[in-house]
Amino acid sequence: MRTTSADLDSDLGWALGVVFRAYVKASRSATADIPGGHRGFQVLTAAASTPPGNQRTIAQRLGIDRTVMTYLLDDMEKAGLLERQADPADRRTKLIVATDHGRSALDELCRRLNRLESHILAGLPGDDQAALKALLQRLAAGINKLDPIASTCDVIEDINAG
Amino acid sequence: MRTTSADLDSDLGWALGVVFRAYVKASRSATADIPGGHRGFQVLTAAASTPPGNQRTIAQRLGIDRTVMTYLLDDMEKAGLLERQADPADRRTKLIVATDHGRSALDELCRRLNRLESHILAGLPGDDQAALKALLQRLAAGINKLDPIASTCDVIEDINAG
DNA sequence: TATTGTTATACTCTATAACTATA
DNA sequence: TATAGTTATAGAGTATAACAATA
Repeated sequence: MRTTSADLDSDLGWALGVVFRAYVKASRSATADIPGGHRGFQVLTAAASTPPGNQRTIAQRLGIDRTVMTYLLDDMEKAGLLERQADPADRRTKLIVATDHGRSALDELCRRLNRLESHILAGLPGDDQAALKALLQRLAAGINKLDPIASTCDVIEDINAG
Repeated sequence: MRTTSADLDSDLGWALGVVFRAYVKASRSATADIPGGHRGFQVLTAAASTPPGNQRTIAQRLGIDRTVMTYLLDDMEKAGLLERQADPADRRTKLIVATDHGRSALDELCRRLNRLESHILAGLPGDDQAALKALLQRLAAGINKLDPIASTCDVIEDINAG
């Protein structure tokens, strides 16, 4: 009577969870010297990119609640990693830009996390590692381009109706 | 002087996070009628497999703390989805087995989550969807085969030393 | 002595709501 | 009226430590 397989090994959610948790756990120590761990690293990466984004833009891209973003930026600003700058175009928003100290810290973090990526992916042969990264990044870019909240809610409606 | 790229789009952690969050968010409504959401589904899947596992085995495989597992199983047992059974081989452990009600609920959940997978992966062409799933599952199987905690700690030591 | 599972507690992370200031 | 950001509060989720039963 079973119409669908009930095997954990074939469940996308399980596989995603295992790999994601492995990444988060492994990155914990590599990012221990900045606030927010691996998310602090992502915020710092966004802060070092041009043109600078405001809090809402970065929070949305990284899947961080705007209230959480406030606290995280407070800690990172105190640590001298980035600054909130006034946006000449809109006085409500604050542009997030990395300091020189933040940029050099980012250099070191990038090196550590690149090594970490290699370890995480070490279970696959080299060609497959590149293929997996490319596929994940294309998929993530597609998901992130949509309005994150509205799109998934629509999907859910479809699924539970159909 | 930048030796490594600082682009979010090329960061594995970012891509993993975006896809994983999209999955969790979309599965929230699909698994709303069982305790624990998408993790409850995974526990139920494990409970329906043979031979049955004990709490520790399942918790380790699913990345759930053993104390959290106790509460989750309490709720799922109250909902009549599974049972704790005495293990004749070791009277300390309890085997987790799905009830008939749990198995039929699992059938319906599998159907919903299969549809949901299709939606999540819709940003990629069909061939790439299959390739991504296969790669993720191979990688997850490799990561999960190792002792989850010890292995990642060793990795971290290597990375921070090297 | 080590392990499985339970319980109580404390902690972290996240979300909700109310507020200010700008648009 | 709507939006960006802040703050305080409450809530969910998670981890820590102590315990009983068993190996």
